[in-house]
Amino acid sequence: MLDIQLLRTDLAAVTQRLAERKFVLDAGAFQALEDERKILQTQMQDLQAKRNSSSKQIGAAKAKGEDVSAIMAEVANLGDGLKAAETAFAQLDERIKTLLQHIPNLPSDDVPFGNDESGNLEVSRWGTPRVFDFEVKDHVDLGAPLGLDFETGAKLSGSRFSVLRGPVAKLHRALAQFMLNTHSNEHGYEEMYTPYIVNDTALFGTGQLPKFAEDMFKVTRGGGEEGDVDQYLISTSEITLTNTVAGDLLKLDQLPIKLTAHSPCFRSEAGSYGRDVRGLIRQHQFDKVEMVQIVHPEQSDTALEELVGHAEKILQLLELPYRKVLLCTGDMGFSSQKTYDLEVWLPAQNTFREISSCSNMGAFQARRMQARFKNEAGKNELVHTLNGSGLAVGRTLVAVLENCQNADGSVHVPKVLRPYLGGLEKLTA
RNA sequence: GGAAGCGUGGCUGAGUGGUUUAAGGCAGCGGUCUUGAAAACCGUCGGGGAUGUGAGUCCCCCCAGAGUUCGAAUCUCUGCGCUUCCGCCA
Repeated sequence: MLDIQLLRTDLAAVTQRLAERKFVLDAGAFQALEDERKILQTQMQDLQAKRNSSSKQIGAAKAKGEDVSAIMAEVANLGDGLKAAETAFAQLDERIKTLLQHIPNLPSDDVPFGNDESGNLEVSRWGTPRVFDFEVKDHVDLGAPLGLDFETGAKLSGSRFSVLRGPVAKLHRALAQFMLNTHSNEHGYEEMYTPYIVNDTALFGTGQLPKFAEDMFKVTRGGGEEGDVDQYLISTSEITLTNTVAGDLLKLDQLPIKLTAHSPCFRSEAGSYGRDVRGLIRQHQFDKVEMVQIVHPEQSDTALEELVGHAEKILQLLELPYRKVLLCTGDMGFSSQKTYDLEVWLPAQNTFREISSCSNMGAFQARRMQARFKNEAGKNELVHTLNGSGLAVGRTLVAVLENCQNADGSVHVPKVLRPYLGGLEKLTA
C-alpha cells in the first residue's frame, strides 16, 4: 500500500510513475474524493467535539447534583446530524481505502521504463551453455523413465499436477535440502517451517488480497457451514515468512531478520490457460525454497543485491548457466518496487526461463501489515521487506535434468547434490 | 469435542458508566552526580489523523466488528486469539 500522504501531497507525480507501470490512476476522481473527505471529516469532528464537551458538562453537573435537562436537550439536537456525518465519512473513507489497496507499488528510480518483458534489462550472465554432441531431450521425455509421471498426477488431481517417483523424487528432495542448507548454514537465514493454509489478513499483508483472489486456492474449514472462515493455500511462503512480523514493533537491534523456508506453493494459474501446458514449468502445486528479509529502510537496496546473490549462488553451485534480468516498470509484480529475475538456461527450449524472482517491496507490505521498528530517533518507522526464490525447486529439477543429460538418457548428478543422494553420481532408469 | 477463564501502551499492571483527555512499575530517552560505569535522584516517554505559516486546537484508537447511552476500557451481542482442565488423537 502506498502512503496516502504521498498521494495527497504529490498526486501528479505519483500518477505519472504509476502510469509507467501501466496502472491508470484517475487523479481527478481521487482529488474529488479527497476534497469531499476533508469537508466531511471536519464537519464530523466538529460535531464530535461538541458532543464530547456537552457530555463532560453533564457529568460534572450531575456530580454536583445540578439540573442537566437543558444540556441534555442540546445534545439531543446533535444526535441525528452527528450520526449522519459519521456514516457519510465512514462510507467515503472506505471508498478511498479500497482505491488505495488496489494501487501497486511505485517503481524505484533505477528501474528501466518498459511496457512488457521486452523492456527488461539483462544485467549479467553466468556460465556457458553446454554444447551437446547428440540431440537433447526436454525434461518430459528425459524424466519419464526416471520417474516423472504426469499421467498419475492427472488421475489424482487433474491437469497441471504431477507425481514424482524414484530417482526424480529423490533428486527433487535433494535439491530442496541443498538449497535450505545453503541458505541457513552459509547465508545467515533462519530456517523456518510455516503453515500452508493462511487467513485473509496474511494475504492482505503481502498484497495477494484483495486484488488477486482468483490466483489463490481457497479452502473452507468445516464443510462449508455458515460461520466457517475462508482460508487459502499459500501461493508462496513469502506470505508466511513476511507476515511473521505483521503488527510488530521491532527493536533496532532485531534488524535485519533473514528467514528461509521450503514449502509447497499452490497457484490456480487462472489466466494462463494454454501457456506452458507441457511439463513441470507451470503447475498448480510446486515446491519452492524462499528467502525473506526484514530490514532497515536504508539497507533495503543493498539487501536486494545480497539476496539475489544468494539465489545466484545456488545456480552457480549446481553449475547451471543463467542470466540476471532487471525487470522494467511494465513487468513488475504488484507489491514490488524493484525486481531481479534469474533465468536458467534450458537447452531443450534453447532459451532462458525464470527460476527465481527477487524483489524489494520497500515499505509497501510493511504498511499493509503495520510492521514497524523503533528508529534511531526513537520514532516508529515502517520496515522494508524483501523476498526471493532460492530457488523454485520444480524448475530447478527441470534445469538439472536437461543440462546434465547424457546421450544414453541418464543424468549426471551435480557434485553438490551427491551428499544428499548417498554419493550417487548418475540417475538411471 | 466438553468446561472455565482471559485479551489494556515496547513489557508489566490498575481501572466495572462521568476531573481516567488510561494510575503505578519496568525498559527506553535526556539530565544531575561520577575519572568512567553502576546505583540513586530529577525530567521525559503510545499510535493514527484533521486543521493551521506557527504556537496551538480538535478527532479517533484499551483484540476486531456491531449495539445500548448525553457519555463506554467498563454494559450487550458476534467474531478472532490465548490460557487452564477433561476427552480424543499423528
